[in-house]
Amino acid sequence: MPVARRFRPASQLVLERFVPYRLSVLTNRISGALAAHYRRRFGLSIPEWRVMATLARFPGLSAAAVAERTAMDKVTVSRAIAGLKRAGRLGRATDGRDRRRAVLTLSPAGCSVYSRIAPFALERECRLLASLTPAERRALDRLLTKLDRAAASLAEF
Amino acid sequence: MPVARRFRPASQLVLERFVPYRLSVLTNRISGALAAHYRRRFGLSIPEWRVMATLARFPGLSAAAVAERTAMDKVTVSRAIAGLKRAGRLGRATDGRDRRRAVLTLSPAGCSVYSRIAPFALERECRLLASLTPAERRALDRLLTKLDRAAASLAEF
DNA sequence: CATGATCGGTTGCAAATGAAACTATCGCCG
DNA sequence: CGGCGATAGTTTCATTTGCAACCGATCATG
Repeated sequence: MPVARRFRPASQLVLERFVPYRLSVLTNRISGALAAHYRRRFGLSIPEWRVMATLARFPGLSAAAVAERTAMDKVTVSRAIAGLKRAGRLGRATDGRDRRRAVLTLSPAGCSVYSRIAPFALERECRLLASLTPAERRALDRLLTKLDRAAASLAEF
Repeated sequence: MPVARRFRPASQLVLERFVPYRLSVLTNRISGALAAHYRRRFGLSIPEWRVMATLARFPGLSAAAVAERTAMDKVTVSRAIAGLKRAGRLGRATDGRDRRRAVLTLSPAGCSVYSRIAPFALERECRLLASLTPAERRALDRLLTKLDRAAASLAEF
């Protein structure tokens, strides 16, 4: 009967098998390809695009809420909002109850841009995932969830 | 009998389920945690650390070869090398056959630093992977390989 | 063996980033 | 009330980044 054994570190570091490294390369490739398109076609940076996507789904969030939801720095979010505002792509109102807080929503122009980008982003994701079997896609989903949780506790210290 | 059907894009973009986004958040968390440690303990940036790991495994590579192997920009590699050189952590010689080319190796001091960091990095990776079952770890390995290939062809256009 | 294309590597510059300081508002407790 | 710590969001500044232009060395071709 096999003995349950704790998972052990590899004995030697081989960069091309090191998971954090592989994740980083993969992510840079994917994000880079998407970002190039957002920029070329709509003059959007990645943070701007993420803020748009978040507001499209949850209109009325505050900047801090967007930052928390997207795991971006609050400064990054602040600048993305400023950029979107400048381009007339979102509206900002002050919350009546708490006047520190901004209530953010996509403007009609913002919605229009978003509705043109979203299908493109989904199509790219689809193309990426099409290289996997359905079982692998389910596994990926599950792994991302578990790893994210593990990474969160890793980061704490 | 089920009909084989092509994988389709999701009908609506939901940021927290969008794979490129999830990968990005996960990677930033992990890399951030590692980078903080490298910097605190040894004053190493991530590119420097990667160059060291590459040279530890393949001594004598040129800067371009390191860049290719790590998928980093050649400018990034050049600066990482300059930093490591300044800190006395690597030696650079000119290739006799092709005098454009630099032959890079870790110095004794560089080896010493590396030998102290590598176990730490591996221990962190291990802690991350410990949250997965052995089958999940195998699946992760496989997925990273497949996705990386898919991403490469995605990036082309 | 001349010369134009190419490659290895560095530098300049403009944009992105993030930590820390700052402003304005809020909630709480005396 | 009054004032003090916490929170929302912006600004500042120093650092990092990456593209593009560049320099010297090499290669390929005639």
